Amino acid sequence: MTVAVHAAAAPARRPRFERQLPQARRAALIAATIECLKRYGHAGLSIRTISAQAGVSVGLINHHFPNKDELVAAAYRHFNGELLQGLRAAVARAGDAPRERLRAFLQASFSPPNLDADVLAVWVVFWGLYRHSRPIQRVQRATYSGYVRLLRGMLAQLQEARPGPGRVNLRRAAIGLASLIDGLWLEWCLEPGKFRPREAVSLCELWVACLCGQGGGWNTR
Amino acid sequence: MTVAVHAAAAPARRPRFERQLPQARRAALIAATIECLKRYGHAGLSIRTISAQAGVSVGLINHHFPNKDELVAAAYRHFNGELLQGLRAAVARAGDAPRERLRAFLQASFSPPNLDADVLAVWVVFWGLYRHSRPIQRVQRATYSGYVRLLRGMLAQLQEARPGPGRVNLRRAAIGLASLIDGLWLEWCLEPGKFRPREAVSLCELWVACLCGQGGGWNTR
DNA sequence: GCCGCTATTGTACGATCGTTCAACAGCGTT
DNA sequence: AACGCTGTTGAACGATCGTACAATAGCGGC
Repeated sequence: MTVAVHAAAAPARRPRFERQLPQARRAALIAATIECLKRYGHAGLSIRTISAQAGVSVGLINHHFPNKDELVAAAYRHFNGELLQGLRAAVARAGDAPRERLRAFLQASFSPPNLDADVLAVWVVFWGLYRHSRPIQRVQRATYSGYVRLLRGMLAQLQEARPGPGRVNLRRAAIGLASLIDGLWLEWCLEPGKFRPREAVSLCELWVACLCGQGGGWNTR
Repeated sequence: MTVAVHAAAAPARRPRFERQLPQARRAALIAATIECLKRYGHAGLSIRTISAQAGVSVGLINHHFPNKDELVAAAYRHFNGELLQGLRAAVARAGDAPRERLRAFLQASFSPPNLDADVLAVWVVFWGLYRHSRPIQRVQRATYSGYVRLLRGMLAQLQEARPGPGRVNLRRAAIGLASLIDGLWLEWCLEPGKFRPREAVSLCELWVACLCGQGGGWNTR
C-alpha cells in the first residue's frame, strides 16, 4: 500500500529547486544580469528583475554576491572577457598575415554577436555606471589594457611587415583605432540605418592604411 | 504701533518662494537636471534630487513637465543644442578658410566645456537611456542631423578647395569623422590619463588629411 | 534511512522612487 | 485693500528598490 502510494506520488513529487555549485550559480546570475540589461536597459538592473530572469528567489543573489554593485561588476568583467576572447579567437583563426589578422579583428568587431543593438546598449549602460562605481572602475582598468594590447600588437606586426619611412607613433595609432571602432559602434547603435557594418570595417582599414604610410597596397574602396 | 511693527518685521519678512514665468522655471529645472547628472550620474536622475538642486519642491516638476521622461528629454535637447551652438560659434569665429574652420571645430570639441569628464559622463547616461525612451529617441533624431550636417558641410568645403582625384564618399567621411570624435571622447572619459586633448585634435586632422587625398600639405605631426 | 551542511527560499523592513492633489501664497489687476 | 489667477508647496500614496535573516529543503556521506 505505502509502496503503491510512493509509486503513484513520486512522479508528481519533484524538487522545488535544484542546488548548484556556487561557481555555476554565479555564472547563471551573471548571464541573467546581462540578459536583463539587453532587454530593459538600466531599468533591468534590479535584484528582482535579475532573480526572476535567473529563475531564483530574491535572496539568492546576496548569498553569492556581497551586494548588487559587485554582481554588476562581475557581469561587466564577464562581458569584457567574452568580447576579448571572441576577438582573439577570430584573429588566431585568420592565420599569420598581419593584414588578414587585422581584417579578421575588424570583421569580428562589426558582426554578430558583437555588433548587436542590444549588446551595444549594454556597453553604454556599463559606461554610464563607470564614474560612480568603484568595482566597475577596477574591472575597466584590469581588462581594457588587454584590449589595447591586442590592438597594439596587431598594429606593430603590420608596421614591422611594412617598414616604410613614416614610422608612426604606435601608442597614438592604437588609441585612434580603438576610438574609431568604439565611435562606429556607438553611431551604429544610435542610428543603425545610417551605415552598414561592412562600411565600418572599410573605414577602419582606411584609417590603418593611412597610418601605415598613405595607402601603398591598400585598396581603399 | 502697527506701523512700527510693520517697519520692524518687514525686513525679516521675505517671500517663501518667488514666482517665475514657466519658461524661466523650465530652463532652471533643465539646468538642475544636467547638474545632477554631472554630480551623481544616473542616480542623480530622481525627482527629489533634481528639485533639491533647483531649490524647489518635489511637486513643481510635474507642474511644468508631464512626467520625468519628458524633463530628461528636454534636458537632452538642451544639452545637444548647447553643444551644437558652441561648435557653430567656434567655426564661425575661425573665418573662411576651410582648414581653419575644421581646426576650430576640433579644438572646440576637445577643450572645455565640451571635454570635461563630467560632461562626457552625462552623454553616456543619455545614450544609455536612448533605447528605452521614446522622448529621447525623438530628440536624438531631431538634433543629431544638425551635427552631421555641420560636419559634412565642413568636409565638403575642404574637398571643394582641394579637388584632388580621390573624390571620397562624403557621407562615409562624415560618419567616420563623427565616429572618431565620439570614440576619442569616450576613451578620454574612461581613461583621462591615456592621451592629451591636443593629440585627439591631431588624430582627427590626420584622419581628414587621409580622406583628402593622402596628406598633400597636411602636417601630420 | 537518518544526519549535517549549506544552497535556497520568501517574508519583512526601511528607504526611496514618481506622481497626485488640496491648500497656500506671490503678485498683477481692479 | 480686496480679488483672482496660477505658480508653488509639501504631505500622502502605492510601488519598487536593496538588503537582512530565520526557516526550509536538496543532496552527499554515514
